[in-house]
Amino acid sequence: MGSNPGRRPPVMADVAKVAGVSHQTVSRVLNDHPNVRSETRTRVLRAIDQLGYRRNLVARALVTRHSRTLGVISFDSTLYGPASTVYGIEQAARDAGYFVSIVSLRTIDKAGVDDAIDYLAEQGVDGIVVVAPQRSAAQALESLPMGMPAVAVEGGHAGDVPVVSVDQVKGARLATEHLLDQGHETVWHVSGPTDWLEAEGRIEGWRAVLTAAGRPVPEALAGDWSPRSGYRAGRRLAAMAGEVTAVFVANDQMALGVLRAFTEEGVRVPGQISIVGFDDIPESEFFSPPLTTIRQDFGAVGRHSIKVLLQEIERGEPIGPECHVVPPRFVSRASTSSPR
Amino acid sequence: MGSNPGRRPPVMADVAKVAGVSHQTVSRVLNDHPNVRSETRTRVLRAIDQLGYRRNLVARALVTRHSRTLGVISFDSTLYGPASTVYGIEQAARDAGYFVSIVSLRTIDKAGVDDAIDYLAEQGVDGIVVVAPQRSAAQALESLPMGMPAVAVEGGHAGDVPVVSVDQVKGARLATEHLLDQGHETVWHVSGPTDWLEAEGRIEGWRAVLTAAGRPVPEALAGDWSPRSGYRAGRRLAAMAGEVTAVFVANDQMALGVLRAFTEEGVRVPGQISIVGFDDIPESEFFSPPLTTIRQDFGAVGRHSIKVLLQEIERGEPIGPECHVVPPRFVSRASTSSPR
DNA sequence: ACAGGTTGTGTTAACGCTCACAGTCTTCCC
DNA sequence: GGGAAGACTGTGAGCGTTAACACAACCTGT
Repeated sequence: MGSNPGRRPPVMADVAKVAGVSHQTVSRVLNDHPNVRSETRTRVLRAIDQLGYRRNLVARALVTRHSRTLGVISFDSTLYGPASTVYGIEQAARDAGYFVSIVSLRTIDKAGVDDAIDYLAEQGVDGIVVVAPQRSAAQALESLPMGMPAVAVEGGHAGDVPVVSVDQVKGARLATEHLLDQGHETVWHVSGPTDWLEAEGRIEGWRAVLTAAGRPVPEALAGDWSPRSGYRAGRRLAAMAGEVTAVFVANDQMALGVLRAFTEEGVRVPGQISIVGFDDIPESEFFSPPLTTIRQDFGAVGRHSIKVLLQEIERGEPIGPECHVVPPRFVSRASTSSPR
Repeated sequence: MGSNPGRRPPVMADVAKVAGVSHQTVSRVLNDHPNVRSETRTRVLRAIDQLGYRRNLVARALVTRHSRTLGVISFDSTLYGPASTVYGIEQAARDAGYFVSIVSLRTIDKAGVDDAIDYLAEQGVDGIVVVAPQRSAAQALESLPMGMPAVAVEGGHAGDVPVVSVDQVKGARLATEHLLDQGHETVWHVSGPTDWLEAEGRIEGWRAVLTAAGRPVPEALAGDWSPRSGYRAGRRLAAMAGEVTAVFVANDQMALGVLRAFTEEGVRVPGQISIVGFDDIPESEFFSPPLTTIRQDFGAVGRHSIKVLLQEIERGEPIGPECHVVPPRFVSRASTSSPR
């Protein structure tokens, strides 16, 4: 480790001088250019090592017009779903040699997303992944700077960016069908906030199955994804325990709240009421009872979104509003059974 | 929105030409330099608007030698703790006008952290936050490029970077003391993986309280933070139900597993065994029974780490191995009671 | 021996911005 | 009225890299 203390870090020219070559040759070595004599290469590498030289990717980005950085706009990455998705995105991006710059929005409105896009565009990202589970966020995609490759995750078909998401409708169908198959007359639903596209998809799938089967469609109870909101819904459902025998809850956290309310009210699960959740968070398996749920493969979503985005970047042209869907999976545990 | 389709994005010179000024004046407007006539400023702003100009922060970073980007190295940001910390970091950084570039490590070893540091250093980050909960990660801090401002979060005192963390020992003391106060003879412990500094701190606090009170110190059961490992430990504890009356579990996820095992084995909580967790994840309040636990304010840790890092960046000198500690808080719920 | 290629290297000019400095045009005071 | 001190603006250089081109040296095959 050379690097004289208190001095500016070495640049290519310094390496060149030490190695007795031109800076351009150093650049060639660094970029694996074929036409460099191997003896020269080792001399350059030795000089790099000796000086502790590190290339300046900022300067490189300025001239190549590629920063090898991807922007990610996300919302409340404390929730299991977004956090896992972002994690998958970061992993996939790094495997492809890209950096990831993250902006986490507190409130998700068009203005916030617009700002984030501006922010990232100034920074010179090569592409943007927007984790846009809310309608308002999805709309903001329309104001993307033109020519900026982008992909929406868990979003709707707004603007003309490709969308990668788990098939929410399918997942909700799986949950509802399972409960119907077990012999329940109908299925109640605790939904997510209605401005979330995922919540909407789950409502749609649930309603479609009930309708197709000619069953009554109860009014959905709206939650906000939090265990507390599930708890509130659970209290209301417990009060109707005679009437209600099966509930599809739009995520596992709310399902936990429902479970808690039922326990407090002495409603047995699955004896009196069966419950199916959504997400399959790591905790679900250890709820009491272990929760039957729909698994979303967030990692796959993240990886796939990067794949699509990189395609777009390489081709240099927007791909338009394709739709890539990752299938959900039914996970059977102990929170469901036949009624009565 | 001007921006002629298919052309290169406008640069300062383009704005300057339209506004009838020099590029330098445009720069001054953009940087709120005082000495610009207000009439000139509005003309420039109009030109910017007309062309859809966006400044190129990469070029700016090249000359200023500041990227206004902070690097964050984290490990498995799917876990609630790291995810929340990173979220807090990102929020605080953005409030201070900094971008955040994230690297999430799969495996946490010195080599991985070293690579990540290199990666970020090349990219020209102004400082690095290392969320280094494992001993091996903390060690890697010693190989930071010199002159690179850095701060460790939830890490140990390796290298000479400042450390910001929740006082794990204190938290464990609170948990253990609470159980002792309730009259339990001693307290068992389900620990995290022993190469995690946080796990170690919790063991230390737990052991210290027992020792000081002259109580027997049972052997700790090692877990890996996952609910499943808690479940396994819970089975073993349930088998000793006569002997065991109080358990301090090193995180809430494992506590859930313990709870599940106890439920399966017919061990009543808190009737037969009292449990205290750690973290206070959003779910804990809705466990059965609601979990008494120790709350960590991850947001505060994230914010504080950024504050320290920015100080270091501004001053231009490393601050040395200071230690900043965020206090944990005892949260009383229903999983503890007096023995018998 | 010489045209034509391939291989290895150096030279120069960008990339888009900020900094340092050098103006010009006011204003104001003695 | 003249000079100094401001206010405002322009000019040139340079940040550290890559791209484009130029050029030397060395092979080929005729």
